[in-house]
Amino acid sequence: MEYAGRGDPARTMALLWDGLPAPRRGPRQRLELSRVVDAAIAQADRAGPAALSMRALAQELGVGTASLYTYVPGKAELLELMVERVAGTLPPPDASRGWRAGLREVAAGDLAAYRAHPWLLQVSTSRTVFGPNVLARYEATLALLDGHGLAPAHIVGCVAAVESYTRGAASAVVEAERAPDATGSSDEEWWEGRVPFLEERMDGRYPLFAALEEAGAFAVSDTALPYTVQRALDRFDFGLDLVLDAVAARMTS
Amino acid sequence: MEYAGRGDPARTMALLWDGLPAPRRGPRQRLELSRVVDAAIAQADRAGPAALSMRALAQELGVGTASLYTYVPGKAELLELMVERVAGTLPPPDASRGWRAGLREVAAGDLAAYRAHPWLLQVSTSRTVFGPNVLARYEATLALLDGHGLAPAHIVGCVAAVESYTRGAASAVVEAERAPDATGSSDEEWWEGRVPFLEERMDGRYPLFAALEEAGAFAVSDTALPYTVQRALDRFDFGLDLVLDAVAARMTS
DNA sequence: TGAAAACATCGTACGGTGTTCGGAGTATTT
DNA sequence: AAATACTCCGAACACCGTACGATGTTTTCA
Repeated sequence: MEYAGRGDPARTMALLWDGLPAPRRGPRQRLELSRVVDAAIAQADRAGPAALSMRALAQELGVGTASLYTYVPGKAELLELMVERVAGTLPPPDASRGWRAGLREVAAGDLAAYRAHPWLLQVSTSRTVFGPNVLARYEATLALLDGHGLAPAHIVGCVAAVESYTRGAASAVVEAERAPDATGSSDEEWWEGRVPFLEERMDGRYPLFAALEEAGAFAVSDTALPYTVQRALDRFDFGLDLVLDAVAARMTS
Repeated sequence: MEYAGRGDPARTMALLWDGLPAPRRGPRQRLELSRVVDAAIAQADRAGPAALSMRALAQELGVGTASLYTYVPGKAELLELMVERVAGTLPPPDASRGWRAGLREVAAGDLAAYRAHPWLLQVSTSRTVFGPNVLARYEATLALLDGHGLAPAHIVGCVAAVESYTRGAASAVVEAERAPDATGSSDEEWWEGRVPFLEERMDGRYPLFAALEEAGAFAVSDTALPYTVQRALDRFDFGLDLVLDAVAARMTS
């Protein structure tokens, strides 16, 4: 897990809100901060979350490794800038079609962002990135639930629940998506490599999901396993409806 | 994200179910596999998820680094063994007090495991660790929802939703818990370092959460920010109730 | 106009990572 | 006694983030 919020707050907040001040003396900077951030996002998207390296980033930008540190205090701050930039690309929630459609849009946007930028899942949420885009999105999301009889603390709780669910379920989607590349074996290869051993072990000692199979002609390998991307996406929607139903119930009661 | 399921399936499944066969020739092994796994868990718990290093592990066990590779094919397989072992320490869900209490126990157990072993959050769930303990727990969880009129696919979906929510919300708890150590600043320091800049920025251009504050005397810093451990725990319970309510609604409808 | 100050650039080095290789030593089998 | 199969492990490889200090460039001011 990468943690944001490690460096000097003043410097970080200034970078987030104002960008990098032009040097008053000395040679001009050969890069722009936004180019650094964009290249970092592109590289992290392509190479996987852990594979963003200052060396490779510098090489792609045609610059020495150490030069990056004149733009950004360190990798943690660079990550904050990346988060803030991605937040700016997400469509703001639209309250005009009701809170439920709005919340669904927020979750869909988050899922899309997680899929496009899996490294987002590695950035801690407990030390919020206080950039303008991030804050605006959070504020607009809270506003969706305003005026429906929910206490403020419950508004925050419901939004947090949706966000937690989204993050967990998006994790499953992204992991399923990345697994073939990350492990070097497709879903089928992985599954078929393990089935014979599972069947061997199940024989007598571990009747896998026996209770359920008896109850309802429940074929494990058809419904529960293996985890594929499509299955993870279906579950995302199913669970999101579940959570939104629960929010609706909190309003009326 | 660390991915399980990378190595030779036969070898991995054998390790998970049978452990390490004693060498038929040559010198006796100076360690036992379970000792290696336990030490790895202890070290990962102590030093943080990313800080489990084969070198340090070997040193703690009083063994050369390369020797570890005679016990375990690599770090990925070691992680699988760690997951399986932790799964064995969790209390199995108890169906006797109803599905809701059972599911709540599962979530509470998962949360406890995530807090005690934060590295669990870094292990991908899409390539399930097919060990006896992991499978037994999953099976027992599914069984909780059996016989309440839910279609098999919906049972799987509900369990997946609870697990996704639990993972996401537990992430928030663990991140909040680890943040002070990981960043070197307490929640208060972090928050107070940023407040002045937020107030400066809010002045006019960004009325932070203005809509909500008008609506209900909603003090942002009291209810929504900063994220502390206690707040994350409260939210965990609130959201879990939300999700369980939704599961209950699916049963009756 | 010349010197000083402020700045960007970047080669190098430090201490860390997971894993591989090959040699040395040891216990069992033939 | 010899062959075999195994454990053990020092050293090396190719990486990582980042601190340091030398060098060169631009602006400012006396």
